[in-house]
Amino acid sequence: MNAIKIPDIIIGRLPIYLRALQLMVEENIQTTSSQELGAHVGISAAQIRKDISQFGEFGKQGTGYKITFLIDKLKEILKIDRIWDVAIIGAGDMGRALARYQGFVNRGFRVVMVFDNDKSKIGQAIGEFVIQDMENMTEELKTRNIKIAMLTVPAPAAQKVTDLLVKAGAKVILNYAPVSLNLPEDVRVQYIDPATHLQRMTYYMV
Amino acid sequence: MNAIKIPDIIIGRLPIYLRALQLMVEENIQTTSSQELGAHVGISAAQIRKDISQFGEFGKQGTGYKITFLIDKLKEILKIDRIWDVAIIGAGDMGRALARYQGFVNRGFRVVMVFDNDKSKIGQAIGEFVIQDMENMTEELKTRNIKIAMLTVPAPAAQKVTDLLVKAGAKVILNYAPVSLNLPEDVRVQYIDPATHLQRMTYYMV
DNA sequence: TAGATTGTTAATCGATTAACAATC
DNA sequence: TAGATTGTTAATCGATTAACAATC
Repeated sequence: MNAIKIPDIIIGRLPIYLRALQLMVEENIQTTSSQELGAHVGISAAQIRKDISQFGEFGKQGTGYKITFLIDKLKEILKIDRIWDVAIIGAGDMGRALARYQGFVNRGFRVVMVFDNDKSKIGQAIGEFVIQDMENMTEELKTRNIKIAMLTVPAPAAQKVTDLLVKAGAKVILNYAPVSLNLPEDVRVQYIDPATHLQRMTYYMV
Repeated sequence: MNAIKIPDIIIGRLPIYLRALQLMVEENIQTTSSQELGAHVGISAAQIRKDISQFGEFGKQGTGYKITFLIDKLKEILKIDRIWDVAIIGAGDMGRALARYQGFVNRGFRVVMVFDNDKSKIGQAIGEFVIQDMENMTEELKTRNIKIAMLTVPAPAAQKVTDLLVKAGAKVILNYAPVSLNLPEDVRVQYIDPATHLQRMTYYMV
């Protein structure tokens, strides 16, 4: 369908544009320009125009972009013009925080299950969920056709659990464990590890 | 001191190398090669050698890198051969999870304070901390010379709180709020927003 | 010594920026 | 119409990879 392959670095900027545009809508702004959007997200106007134009001609010379229209297009491109079911694996502090996180609303995701292997946790409630036995994870994910997982298990367990997730058909993993994961080519991962993120900034400290 | 400027993209990979090397140490491995390390983190051997060689000649032809030595060097380069005090701003679910997170040990950071502006939370305990009044934040950060903050306040408050942090002398911010922050040039930020991270992966879903 | 692996150079590949015709 | 701003091309800039002499 897409004639040319879009670089991943461009895909990575689209959610940032989207977030800024949605903020503008909340402020009742109707229209914006690459210049203005760039100022909001700290990216050059030229780059924003180039990025967006990969997918079509969504703007108008002289007037810029109609925000609601651009939002719809970006959502469609990113395939978040729908709601994806997400499973949380690991009901520690981080898993619990994510289970109760309100920030997925209107952004394309909804948590539907929380798993843990700790017998003393299984059956407990977190927010609106009941912690389920990890023994049943593979089966449950398959049955409910869940493709997205947030991984909040301890680091030593992360690779093993990941292998199970892959077997269960997961294609997208948000990994909170501080380890690099080994994955087949068709499974994507993003790493969220506070220490690693901090470590890449301290270099610049005077 | 550094004659040439090192690209940020290289700095960003060093913590990943470091994490993998520390894992190797735990497995009692003494020595590694760019090839082997690359296999662990999913980066080409050539790139790893190039990255590391920006900072000195840390390897030996024929035998590779002595892991403990390389770890020490990387820590020194990243300025995490010390312990940085970190403040958590916002005692919601995410702030609480971070306050109790055990993953900072041995990685260069230690949480020392948690702030919130909710009167009903102030004075409460989270793990080993007592939630402090955000009114006192600027003063406390200055007094204790804290340069690093993890921002876990609601999105609408993030920019305002950030401005306060900057005034208080913060140079590094880990932002969990789903908004782009406006910052002076000498203050660094990394964004940790689960929805944004997921959104950049759904594009590849079939 | 022979094999392995670094550090580095040159070649390639990819991303960003500047500039401007087109046009709203 | 005049001013503004897009989409796109060409130029620049930067990052990655391939290859290999040096050497442990």
